[in-house]
Amino acid sequence: MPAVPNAPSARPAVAAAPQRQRRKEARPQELLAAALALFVEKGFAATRSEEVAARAGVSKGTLYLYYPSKEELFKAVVRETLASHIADGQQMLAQHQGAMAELLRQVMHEWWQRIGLGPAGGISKIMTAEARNFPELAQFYVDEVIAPTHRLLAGLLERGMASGEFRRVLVDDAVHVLIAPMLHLTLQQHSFGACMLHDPDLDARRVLDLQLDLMLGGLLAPAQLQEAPPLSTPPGTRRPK
Amino acid sequence: MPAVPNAPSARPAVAAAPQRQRRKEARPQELLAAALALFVEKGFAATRSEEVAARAGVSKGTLYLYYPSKEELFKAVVRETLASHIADGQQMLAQHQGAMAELLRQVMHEWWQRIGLGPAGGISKIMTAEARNFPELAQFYVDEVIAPTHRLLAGLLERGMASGEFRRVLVDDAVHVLIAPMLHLTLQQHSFGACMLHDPDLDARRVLDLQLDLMLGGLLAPAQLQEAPPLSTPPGTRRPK
Amino acid sequence: MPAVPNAPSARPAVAAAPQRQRRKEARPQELLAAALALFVEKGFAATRSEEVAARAGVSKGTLYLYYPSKEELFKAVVRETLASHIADGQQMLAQHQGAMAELLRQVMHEWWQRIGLGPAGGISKIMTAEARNFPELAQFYVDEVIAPTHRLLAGLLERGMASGEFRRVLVDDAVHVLIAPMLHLTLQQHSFGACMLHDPDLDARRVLDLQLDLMLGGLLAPAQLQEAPPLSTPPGTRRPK
Amino acid sequence: MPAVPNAPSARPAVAAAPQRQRRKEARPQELLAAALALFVEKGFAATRSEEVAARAGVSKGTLYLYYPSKEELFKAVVRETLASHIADGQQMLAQHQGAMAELLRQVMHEWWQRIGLGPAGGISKIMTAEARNFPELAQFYVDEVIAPTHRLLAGLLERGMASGEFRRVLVDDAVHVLIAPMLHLTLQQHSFGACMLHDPDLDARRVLDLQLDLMLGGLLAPAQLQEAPPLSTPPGTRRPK
DNA sequence: AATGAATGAGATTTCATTCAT
DNA sequence: TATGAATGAAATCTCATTCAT
Repeated sequence: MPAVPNAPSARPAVAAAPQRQRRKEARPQELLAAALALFVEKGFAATRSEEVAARAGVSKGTLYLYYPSKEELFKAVVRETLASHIADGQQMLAQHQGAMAELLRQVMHEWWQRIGLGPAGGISKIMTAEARNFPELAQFYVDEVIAPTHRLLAGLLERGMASGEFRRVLVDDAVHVLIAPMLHLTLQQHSFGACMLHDPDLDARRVLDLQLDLMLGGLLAPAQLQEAPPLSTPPGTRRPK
Repeated sequence: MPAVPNAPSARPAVAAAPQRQRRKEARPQELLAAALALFVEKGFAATRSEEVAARAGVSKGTLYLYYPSKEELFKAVVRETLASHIADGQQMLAQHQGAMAELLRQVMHEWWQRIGLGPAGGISKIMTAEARNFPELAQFYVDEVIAPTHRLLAGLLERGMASGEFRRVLVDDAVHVLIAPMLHLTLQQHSFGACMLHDPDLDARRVLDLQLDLMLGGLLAPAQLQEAPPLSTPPGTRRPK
Repeated sequence: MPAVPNAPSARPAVAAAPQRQRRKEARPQELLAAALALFVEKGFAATRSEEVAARAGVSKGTLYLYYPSKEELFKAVVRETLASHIADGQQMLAQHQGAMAELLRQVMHEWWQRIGLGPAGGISKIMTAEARNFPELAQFYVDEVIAPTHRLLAGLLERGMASGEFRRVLVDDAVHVLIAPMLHLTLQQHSFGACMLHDPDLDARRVLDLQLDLMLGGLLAPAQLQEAPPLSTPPGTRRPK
Repeated sequence: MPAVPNAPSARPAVAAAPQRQRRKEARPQELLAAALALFVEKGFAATRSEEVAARAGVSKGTLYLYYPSKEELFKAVVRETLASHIADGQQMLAQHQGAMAELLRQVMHEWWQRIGLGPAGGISKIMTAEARNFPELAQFYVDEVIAPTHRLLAGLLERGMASGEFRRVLVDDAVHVLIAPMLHLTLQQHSFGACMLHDPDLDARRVLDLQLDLMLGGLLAPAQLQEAPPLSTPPGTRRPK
């Protein structure tokens, strides 16, 4: 199986009869949308390919015409759904001028708005759940999503530390601390939350704000805070790869 | 029971079972251990009950002698694996005398040691992954695990706030912020971590320490910190149910 | 497998330890009673041997101590339940002095009372249902039950015809006509009747009476018909729903 | 879908199916015919769905393409096999002009010809046998077969009574008396008869005739009896074994 | 004599994938 | 291009029978 086969390329290039050009171009999009919704709802293994086809309004066979297997379909969904947003974040970082604390707040709200709330957030759940059963998908997801995201936040923290805005902390660890609550809320939303179990009062955005406040309380440099609390972890730099 | 000739049920005389009834008392434990390991590795749906039996060294039928269905087996695993630890935490809270910050640190380390590191932590992954596909299990897990854990941490925060040690925050939200990174690390460990993908340097305990430091930086009351950072969320009490 | 193995003979004759002589002798009876009830309720194939043992208050292993297989258990039930009644009928025929019509009425009522109403009647259902799946059982049942019963009624009819009381008919066919409604009612009782479906008004004894009246109307010789007794069932219309 | 190495789901490339989609339209009929034959032969519970598929010349999965469960397959068989005949009987009753005794004879012969002799008659055996184990099927059969048949015969008897042709009897009871021998013969045919046990001389049609003669002897009103035809079965003695 | 833990073939049903049309 | 009938391996759960104790 090719590493990153561009799914729709499975379509043979023969210029077909022109009479029903109607939605032929839209097919891949429709299939990806259907697949995203179902993968998020049921998980990867539990989603039946026939159901994906049905929701997209085509037959089972047609699905296999566009994507040669369920795994390739999933990869296409990931690319379609997450890749662009990560690129956007990197651009925000490159262009931002002011305080990193502000950018951090902005990036996280943006992520929540565009990913966490929608079905795209459910992909995290899928991968977390099924990584061990589908190692090839897991590797793909690490390469295409996790690593770039991590680099983005690490860069942000480093800029803040370089300018003296943030205290010096272990960058890679801090990235995990930053990501954790967002991912956690997303997972909740797509697992117990979707069953309407567990805490209907939970307002995710409010939790995110609280987290940012608490976190920045510990992150901002003494100059920003007037006085720093003692810290058990001695300041360090980013661990070398 | 053989009947008419074409019935293929004629059972060949079984080649004498090697050692029957070896350890009647130990069976449930062995089955639960095998089930825990496999559920964590593969998830609930993807684990075949025959494989559980095989790993416990018994036949398919024997498993069903002890647990009437895969769902009941899973519930038994959850009770066996998580229930006692939650009770212990509640006892720690009841008996603790000193600062809540200290207890918080202690509880979280304990949890990481006893749950997060071992296979028990993988149960969180399973439930997050399969809650929507197995609503009855989801409800069971909320009742037996999530709700008691939440109550434990909420109680801890409230005691800290009552004594003036902590600033006043929305308790339920703060619980989510506290839980999130631990759960996140656990999930990592049992998904990508188990594939040995993604960040082999990650030292979970170090991340937890960092999180506690950052968090306490934002959580400790002004008196403890000498000076408090400005907070966007106005101080409040626990949201009423 | 021996043709007619006397089931309890499977018990080895070793004079066992005398301390628990309690109900050892009663065991076969208890097992047969439990088996009869369950066979009638569920059929032969659908009755689980463990359930038979449980209802008799012994363990699965003990059942196999007395009867070497489910088939042998069934045969023992048939012998125990039906054999004696057939012998009784033959004695009634041998001793009866008066009109055969009277004896016929008496035999059929007796049968209904002792067999049709009780669980023994259910055995007919079992055999009808499972004869083709268990040919050995079928042969056994024909030899032990059907053939003797047929001989009994045939003898009765022949005596009636010989004395001029009955018209001359094909004896074997008439036996079928006589047996049919009784068997039919019994089957009803143990299938749809037991589900409480179908006609709660059905009073089996009344139907039997009607059948005898109608039948005797056709069976009695012209000489007898002149003086025919008024029908036991008073003329009526269809019972209101 | 192959996942981790130990997953035994790696599907070997199927050796090209011989002839797909041969007769899409004919499939349901073929499946119903196969199912009818096997259900009658072995009963509902003892018939394996795979065997039905095999007899119809398709694979296990194909059967489930047409009927979602064994129970639904059975219902379809019942509808296909019995429903139309019942409707025909009702039409015969509506259109008949002459004596009811004649119609009764005609209906019963017709039933024997079309149902009793063929495999359709075996369905009665199945339902009698398995009603208690499959209550939903029992209810279905009562609604679709038993009740309509009963109504048909009740209507016939009532017309005969209204015109003075028949004596006044309890209609519902008389219906049972009428049905019993036919059902009894059918059951015989599909149980012991099919094993070639019990009375190879039995000529079912002759028995039916005898039953009708005897029955009508008791059923016809005195006025009719004067002119009753001589019994169609000439007097004889017991057939020699 | 009695127990009951253990076995393992087998039953129904599901679903990714293929391929003739 | 598109279809959807067909396949068959696999998964959960059952139960008659055995045999060590």
